[in-house]
Amino acid sequence: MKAKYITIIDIARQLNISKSTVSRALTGHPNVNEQTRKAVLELAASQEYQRNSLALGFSRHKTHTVGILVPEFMSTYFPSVIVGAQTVLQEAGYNVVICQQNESYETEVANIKLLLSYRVDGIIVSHTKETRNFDHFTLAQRIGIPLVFFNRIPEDMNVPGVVVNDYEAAFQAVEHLIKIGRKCIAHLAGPESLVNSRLRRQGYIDALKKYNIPYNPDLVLSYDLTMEKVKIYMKHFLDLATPPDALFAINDPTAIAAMEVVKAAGLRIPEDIAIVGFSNDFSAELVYPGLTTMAQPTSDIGRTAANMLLQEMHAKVMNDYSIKKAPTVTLPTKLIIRDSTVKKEQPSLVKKRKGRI
Amino acid sequence: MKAKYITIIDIARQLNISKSTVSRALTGHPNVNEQTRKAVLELAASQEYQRNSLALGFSRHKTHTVGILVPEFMSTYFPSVIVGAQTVLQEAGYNVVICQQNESYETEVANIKLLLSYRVDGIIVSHTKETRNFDHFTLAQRIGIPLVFFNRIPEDMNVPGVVVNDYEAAFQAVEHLIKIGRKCIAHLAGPESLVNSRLRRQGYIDALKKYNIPYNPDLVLSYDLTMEKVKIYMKHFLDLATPPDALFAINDPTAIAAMEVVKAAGLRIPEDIAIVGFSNDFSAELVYPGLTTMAQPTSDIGRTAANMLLQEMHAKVMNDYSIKKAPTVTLPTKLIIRDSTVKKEQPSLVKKRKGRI
DNA sequence: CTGTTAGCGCATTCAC
DNA sequence: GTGAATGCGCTAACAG
Repeated sequence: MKAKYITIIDIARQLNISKSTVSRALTGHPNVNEQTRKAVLELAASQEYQRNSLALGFSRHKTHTVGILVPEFMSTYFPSVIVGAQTVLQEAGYNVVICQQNESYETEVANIKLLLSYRVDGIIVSHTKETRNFDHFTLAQRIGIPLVFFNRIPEDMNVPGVVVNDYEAAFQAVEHLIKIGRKCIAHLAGPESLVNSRLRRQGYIDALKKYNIPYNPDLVLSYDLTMEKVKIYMKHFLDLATPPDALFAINDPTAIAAMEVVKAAGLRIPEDIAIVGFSNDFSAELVYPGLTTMAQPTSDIGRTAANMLLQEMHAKVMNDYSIKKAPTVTLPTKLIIRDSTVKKEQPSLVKKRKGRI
Repeated sequence: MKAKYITIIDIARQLNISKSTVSRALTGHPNVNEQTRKAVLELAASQEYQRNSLALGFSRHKTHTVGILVPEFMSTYFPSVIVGAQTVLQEAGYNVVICQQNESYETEVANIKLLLSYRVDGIIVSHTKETRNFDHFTLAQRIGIPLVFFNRIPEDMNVPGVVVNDYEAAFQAVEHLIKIGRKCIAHLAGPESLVNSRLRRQGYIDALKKYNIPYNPDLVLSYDLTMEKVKIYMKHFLDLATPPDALFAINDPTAIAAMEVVKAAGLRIPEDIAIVGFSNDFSAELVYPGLTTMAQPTSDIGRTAANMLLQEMHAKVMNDYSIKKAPTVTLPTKLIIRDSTVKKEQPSLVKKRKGRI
């Protein structure tokens, strides 16, 4: 079972010309007789010639393809960033391939090597929560493949990246909870391995400090982002002698899972517990009650990362980040207040419909 | 700015052996002295040799890579199918690259050609809603690249595919609405270009027929799946002289967008209008009220498609679907009943929390 | 304007 | 157990 592809040699033979001429005609090289070009293009079309990018990339050392690596895409965050990045890259004439890690470190390493072995021209990446060893990334750097990180950036690597103001955003989220009168604020934090988890956690701590609310470590749990854990940890919070009256969750899926637990326990949101998430996933608006959250400009993040990568790839001389500070762009977040912290109205207060029942 | 990769020639030179030996050592060929092999492997590791898959695929005509093409991934449906497929393919030793079309026909054609030009060994695909010309797919077939479709299958092509029982599922969904006493059931249908849209629509019509409910074409609107349209069409339904008391939506995002309109109009769900979606997206469970929907076994769909593709790729002789019927697997759906059709309880009826307010 | 040649990195003959 | 030679499809440098 072998695929049969037409090659420029096939075309050359049929036209009794050399493969170079075919190549020139096909690539739009100026020095080619119009009639010859026409003949070549017609034959190529009729025979469904498909350029062999393998051979091309192989001989040119350029593939015009970039890879995007994401740890997962079950929330809307990563897909949405990808769409933003892809738009920019396609406009710039690059092909885009996406690899998805399932939050597995091994898959991440394999995928980076896959992309390297396919000689992509650049990589946009957000690492998995398991990733503690970054050798596969420094490898890419050493080889000279431009890398741009977003969202999750390895902290001991000097790499270009796009982030949001995690610290300030968390601070602001907690400040919001304090301003609506909450005093006992729990935090379901992400894994310590993720820089943004730690930043958000610090924002939480410092907001408490600013308002003279004692920081109680028992109210902070770092977890591995698997939804089953949320149930356990949230129950734990509710079972405390003085349970929290508010929760700041590391992200929206966490917040939403926590809401389930709270509702199942017969408590009211936001009256008994106010909840704030992070990212403004698609679901944040849908869940009941609507989830207050720090919105991330996902599409912008993707576009920015793509533009940074383009710059890296087009640089005359490879940027050497072992001797030079890598650029980092920080994009703003925005607090979206919904019913999970400030109730606007009873959703079931409805006017009678017209017409038949 | 040129990436510098180590090649087997570099290694051969340093070890004063031939590149053939290096190649053999690297690929685990038996006929190689243990010491030589060890030396090669060590040097390769220390110099961070990265096999050039371009060269390899180029010379071997096999890339051990499969592509997955999806029209979009803003709902959880496609990502979830991808994860299922990827799991199976990785276990079978294949690399997986994903391409996303943004529902654009041009991007789809470009991406298919991209994958062909990279000589992937097989492709799993769901076409865009815009796709009416399937030449790019038949091209892949003619070249001999196995193709497996899922969800959206071109109807005039004989290709292997994985679908769900769209007709029966729609029938069942509408039957459910009828059984809870609805008599005036609207249907927000998908584009006519999609086979599953038409099947679901027919299921809707036939369910009405079975229960002797007259089919009213005014209650059916086909639309292009852009969420803005839902608002317009749903308002139109509500403004009818006798507005519907139920809605069957082509998919969950449509149902959820419709719910917004209904709620904004001050109507109650399900009392005034009962709503059923399709697919059981992540959001179906979260939205308020919970959305009744026909669940699709997304992960299974992905795994099944992957397994079918593996069979195609491993076939000794390429299956010629111009002379032979292509296999189609139909997976079952399951009706998930939630509050959008049958209300179980008031969610805000809560017991008093213990402890402090 | 066009043909010839070389070379990209690798596995795989065929020799020895 | 190892080396030399070949070819995969293409572009580019060099001749003409």
